Amino acid sequence: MTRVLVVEDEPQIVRALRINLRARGYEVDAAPDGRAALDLAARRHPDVILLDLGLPDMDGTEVIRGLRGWLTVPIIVLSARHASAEKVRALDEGADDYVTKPFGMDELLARLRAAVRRAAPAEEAAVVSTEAFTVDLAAKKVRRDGADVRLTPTEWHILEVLVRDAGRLVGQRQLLREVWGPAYEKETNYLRVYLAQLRRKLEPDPARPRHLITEPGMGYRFEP
Amino acid sequence: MTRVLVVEDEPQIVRALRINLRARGYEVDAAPDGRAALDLAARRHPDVILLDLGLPDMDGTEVIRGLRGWLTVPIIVLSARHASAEKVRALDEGADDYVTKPFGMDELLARLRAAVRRAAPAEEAAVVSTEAFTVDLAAKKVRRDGADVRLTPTEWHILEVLVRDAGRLVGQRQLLREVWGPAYEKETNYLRVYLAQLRRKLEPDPARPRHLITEPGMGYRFEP
DNA sequence: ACGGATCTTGACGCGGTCTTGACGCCGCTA
DNA sequence: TAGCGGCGTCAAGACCGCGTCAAGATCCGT
Repeated sequence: MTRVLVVEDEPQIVRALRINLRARGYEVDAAPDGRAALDLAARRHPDVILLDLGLPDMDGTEVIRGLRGWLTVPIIVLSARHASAEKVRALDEGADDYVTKPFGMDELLARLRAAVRRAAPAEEAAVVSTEAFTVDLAAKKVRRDGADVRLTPTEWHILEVLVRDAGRLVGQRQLLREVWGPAYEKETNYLRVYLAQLRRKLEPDPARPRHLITEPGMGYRFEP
Repeated sequence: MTRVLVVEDEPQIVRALRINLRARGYEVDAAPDGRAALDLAARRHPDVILLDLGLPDMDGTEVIRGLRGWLTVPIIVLSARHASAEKVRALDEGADDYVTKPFGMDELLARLRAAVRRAAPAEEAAVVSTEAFTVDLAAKKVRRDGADVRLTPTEWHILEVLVRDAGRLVGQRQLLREVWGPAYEKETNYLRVYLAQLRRKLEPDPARPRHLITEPGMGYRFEP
């Protein structure tokens, strides 16, 4: 299911969007200000973000900057400002689209579909195998010795990030950002705990990992 | 250089777009109708397409359908129609964005930049090779004789700086600053220790280095 | 409201990494 | 030729990061 994060301070608009999006089968989170937006973006991992520029606590382009750099999901800006300078700034800051209020709901939904469609084709080659286990990115499943392995949401998310960049080193900072959000960049002990759990569940010999490898001082690497 | 295909039958608009795009360093092809558009799209491999919906020979959505399916480059639709049904149709047909005429040139250019940026995750394989070993900057990996070489964070950091400026001399001061920080600009003995370790791990004959070369009194140089 | 699963947090020991100092060699210069 | 500065080498101790474990906090569905 596609998850949408709505960042908007006017309750009426939030309500209208929530109803329309829910009716089309989207899952909806809502944030009334920039702080909550950054927080929810990290915790809920939306597939697309609808962002109002007129927030009470911070400037809209600031929010965009705060999201970009660690998030690549599409950002569609909603704004009452028609000034083209405003549009140019938002788009160059990293927004994917800019819709002026008042907007037509059907047009907004169409632009949202277009944005999601563009970002979607990551569902290729969704199966990565090793001698010990098999990861299916699309189905979100891991098989080992012919049986499904049960992973917690966080465990899965870490594994997903590592497998997506198979063979490449993923810095601990990057890993923490993508899984827990930018505020957790220093909590390296989280990684130690969860990598240990993943190894216990996936590696034939957890003490001597062959696929989930630690590069001391730098990060972790998934080796197919 | 980014190549733009402009599909538009009004010569004035074509001319305005061509001038503005050329001035920004884009390469411009122009097609006056749908047939020419499909032809040029195939022959010239544009990076982005600006498509007017009001073409003389075929309907705009037909052109989109004709392009999609074998082309994945961003399509930005230009149209005089403000009707939202029209926008929805174009976007669902595969267009990436929809701009209504008359449009502001700076806004159009911003949307074009956004479209190109999205489609551009072209990660160049940052791999540098020598006769003795291979350095993969992206994966943070070093291979030698078919086996991975284990480097410590500091070792890797030094090698990275040297390889990034392959063939060029890197002053010891610069090297110390980039790896240890400005406060360590005088600790040249660090370099001696670590360069020796790197040579021991990478050079066929560490006593007579062929790739990690010392320029006495000045700095170090990586020779591919 | 309850119970189980999941996430957070802290402490500890160990191994590897970094830092630091000493020594000898070489090339340059006086 | 003697002195000097820069470089390579080595080894030892300090230090840091990792794996591990377990207890508390929190979330979730029943």
